[in-house]
Amino acid sequence: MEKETTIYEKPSVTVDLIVLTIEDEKLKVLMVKRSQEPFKNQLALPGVFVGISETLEEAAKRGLSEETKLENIYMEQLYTWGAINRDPRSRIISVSYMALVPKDKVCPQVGKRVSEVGLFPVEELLSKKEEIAFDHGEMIAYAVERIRNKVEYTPIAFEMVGEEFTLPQLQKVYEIILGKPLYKANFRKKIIHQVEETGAMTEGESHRPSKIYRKAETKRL
Amino acid sequence: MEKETTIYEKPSVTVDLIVLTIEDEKLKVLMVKRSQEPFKNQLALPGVFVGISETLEEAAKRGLSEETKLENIYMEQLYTWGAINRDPRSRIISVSYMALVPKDKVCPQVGKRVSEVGLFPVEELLSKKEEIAFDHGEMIAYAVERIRNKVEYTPIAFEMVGEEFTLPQLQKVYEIILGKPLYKANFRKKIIHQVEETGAMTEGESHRPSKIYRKAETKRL
DNA sequence: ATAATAGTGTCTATGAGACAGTATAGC
DNA sequence: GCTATACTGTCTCATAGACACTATTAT
Repeated sequence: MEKETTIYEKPSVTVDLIVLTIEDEKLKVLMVKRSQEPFKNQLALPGVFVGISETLEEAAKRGLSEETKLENIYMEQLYTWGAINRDPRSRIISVSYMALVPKDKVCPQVGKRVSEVGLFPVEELLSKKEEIAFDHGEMIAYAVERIRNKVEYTPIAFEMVGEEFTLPQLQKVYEIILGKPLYKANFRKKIIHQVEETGAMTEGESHRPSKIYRKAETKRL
Repeated sequence: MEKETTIYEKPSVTVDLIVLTIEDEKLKVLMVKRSQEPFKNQLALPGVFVGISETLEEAAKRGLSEETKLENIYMEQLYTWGAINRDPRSRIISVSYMALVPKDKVCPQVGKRVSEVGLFPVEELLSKKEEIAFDHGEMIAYAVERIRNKVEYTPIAFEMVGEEFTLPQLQKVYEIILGKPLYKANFRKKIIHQVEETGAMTEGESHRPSKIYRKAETKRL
């Protein structure tokens, strides 16, 4: 069918954000408590309508800065959700983006807008998906699966630690994402080629200090 | 920002299809020759507007059946393209879907609609992306990268052979997708757990016959 | 010295890659 | 027999997993 610009009834388009971080040794996601129907008082992902003159990326970044003060963050498009009744009000297609942030960077602005914003543990949320607004439970599940896969073969976990980190810290991030413990010897062998020493060490802990590393921007393998 | 159903100016939403198959030992993609501006007489991917009461999947399947007689086909959502001027006429966001078909199933309907439809070698198209309409060159490149990655760790290649096949045939498919020759001994070791013998053999060729297999629907390793 | 955590050496099993060999059809 | 392709055996090397060992801080 040839595309034409005839005016039919159009779906609306939004971007929904799955902002993941690690806090208290748990993978958490940024959520907003809805102040209006539908799904009043339930948790939802932050999201915005896509403006007529902004790209999807731009809309996603705008959504991010409206709920938090986050900028310069890893962000990746995940999937586009198009079920007819995913929003009971009207036909809305939503493009989901996953953002990863080191926990120290997050400061859930209690938005200029209404509602409460906060970090919630992914694991608990996924065990009660029904209580989450719209199809946002599925979106979170999708994001978690994506990051679990991707952490195995890309340096994506670096996005969840600060500029400088120790290998035990980084290993914790891997373990939390994967949900299982790793052998440190093996972990180090795998990761060592992707980092470089800063020269500094941790101090003041009552045990052996550890070297502080940064991500090596040099060639992958 | 709380989402509201206020009426702003909305982008339109389309689905574009990257239908891949193998013909003449080449990876090919289904394309349509545009009969109108913009990009008149250039090649474009088949696509349709997403109706107000159909899901993205449904729109994709409708697009598929309008250009071809394809049904029951492997299909997967790829990526959503949202650059502001990707369509010079108006703001159109496009969700791309990749479909894989065994070559014998394709019969590019010279659509009830206008334009010529046909299979074109991916490699040649990618070397002259500028000549392809819209951002469809990028979409094709994205799809090719996806299938190349995915063929390594999923049984996706089975979607491009018929129900029954020999291992040399299947190996050819892998080689074409990956763009490099494979050692047959290694290929067989890797694939043998995913197939089961039909009992039949090829006949009438002037060399040793080969066993005919089908995909094993049993457990993945 | 002890507790606690950082960091290393090494064995084994598995799988990818490379290559040489054997098997079976038509002619 | 020969040619052509199907199929198999096996060596090597890189990598993942498991585990035991050594190192260095504060107290």
